[in-house]
Amino acid sequence: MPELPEVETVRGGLAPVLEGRRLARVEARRPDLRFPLPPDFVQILTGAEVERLERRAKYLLARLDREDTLVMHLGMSGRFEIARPEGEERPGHFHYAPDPDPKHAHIVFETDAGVRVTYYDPRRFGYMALINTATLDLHPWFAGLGPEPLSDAFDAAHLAAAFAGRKQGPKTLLLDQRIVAGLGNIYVCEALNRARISPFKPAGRVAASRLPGLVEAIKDVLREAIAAGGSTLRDFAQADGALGYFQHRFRTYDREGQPCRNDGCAGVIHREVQAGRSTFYCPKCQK
DNA sequence: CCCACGACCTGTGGGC
DNA sequence: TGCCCACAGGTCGTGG
Repeated sequence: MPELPEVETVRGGLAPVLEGRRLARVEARRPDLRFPLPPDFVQILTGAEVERLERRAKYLLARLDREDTLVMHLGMSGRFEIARPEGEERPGHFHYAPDPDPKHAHIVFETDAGVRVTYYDPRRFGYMALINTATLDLHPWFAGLGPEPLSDAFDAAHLAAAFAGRKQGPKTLLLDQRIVAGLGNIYVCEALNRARISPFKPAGRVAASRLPGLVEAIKDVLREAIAAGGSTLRDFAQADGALGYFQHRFRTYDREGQPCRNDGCAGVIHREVQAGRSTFYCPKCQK
C-alpha cells in the first residue's frame, strides 16, 4: 500500500501523539516481521523519548533520545492505528476498546500519555530496526537511496543523467529507489500518464524536453496525494482511522478499460505486466 | 545492463 | 455456495 504519500500521511498522523512523548510500554507480539526484530528491541525502546518522527523515502524514522533511530518500513500491508484510552483504572493503567484485528497486531507502543499505537501487517513485508543514528546514512537501506522526489535535488538534469543510455522504460527506472526514493507502482503510473510519456519507451530515448514535464508531474501527483491524505485501497487508512481520498483521482491505476482522463484524450486505459508489475497506461496519449 | 522469474506472506476478489 | 487462481501498495536475489 504505502508509497511516499501514504507514508507521509502516516507520519503526519503519528507525529502529534509520538513526538515529545516517552514510550512507556512496548510490546513485540512476535519475534520478527519481514526480518527478525533486534533482540533488545523492547528493552531499548521502553522509556525512550521520540524526539521527532521523520520520513525518508518510504521509511519512517523515529528519532530517539538514544543512540539509535527506530526505522520502520510498512512493506505492502503495514499500517498503524492510534487508540486513545477510554479510561484510567489507576495512574498509568489505561484500558482501550477491543482490538478489531488482533491477529495482525504485531507491535504495540504505548506512550506516557496513554495513547496506544499499534502496528498491523498481515503480509509481514514490513520491517523495523534500530540503527545507529550517527551512521544511519551509511546503512545499506539508506546509502544508495536517490533524492527525495519533492526536493530540489530531483530535477530534469538528475533524470537525464539517470535515463541516459538506459533501455528500460521510465516506469521501471522510476521504481528504482536508487534513482528517486519514494515512488511506487501507483504514482509512477499516474505521473507517466500526466506527462504523457510511455512507460515502455527506452528511457534513454525519452526526449530531454519531456523531462521537466515528467518531474513536474511526479511532484504534482505526490503533492496532491499527500494533500488528499494518501490513497485508500484495501486496508490503508490514516493512523487516526480516517480514509485517504486520492484513489478517486487516479487516472490510470486499477482503471483498465476505462477512459483516459487526460484533457482531450479519447483513449482507454490498458494494463500490461512490466518487470513483473502491473503497468496502467493510455496507449493513445502516452508516447 | 537487461529481463524473466521467484521469494518473502497472507488475504481478497473474481470467475466458474 | 464454494473452490481455485490471480493478484496486491515493496524489496531482494538468482540465473541466463
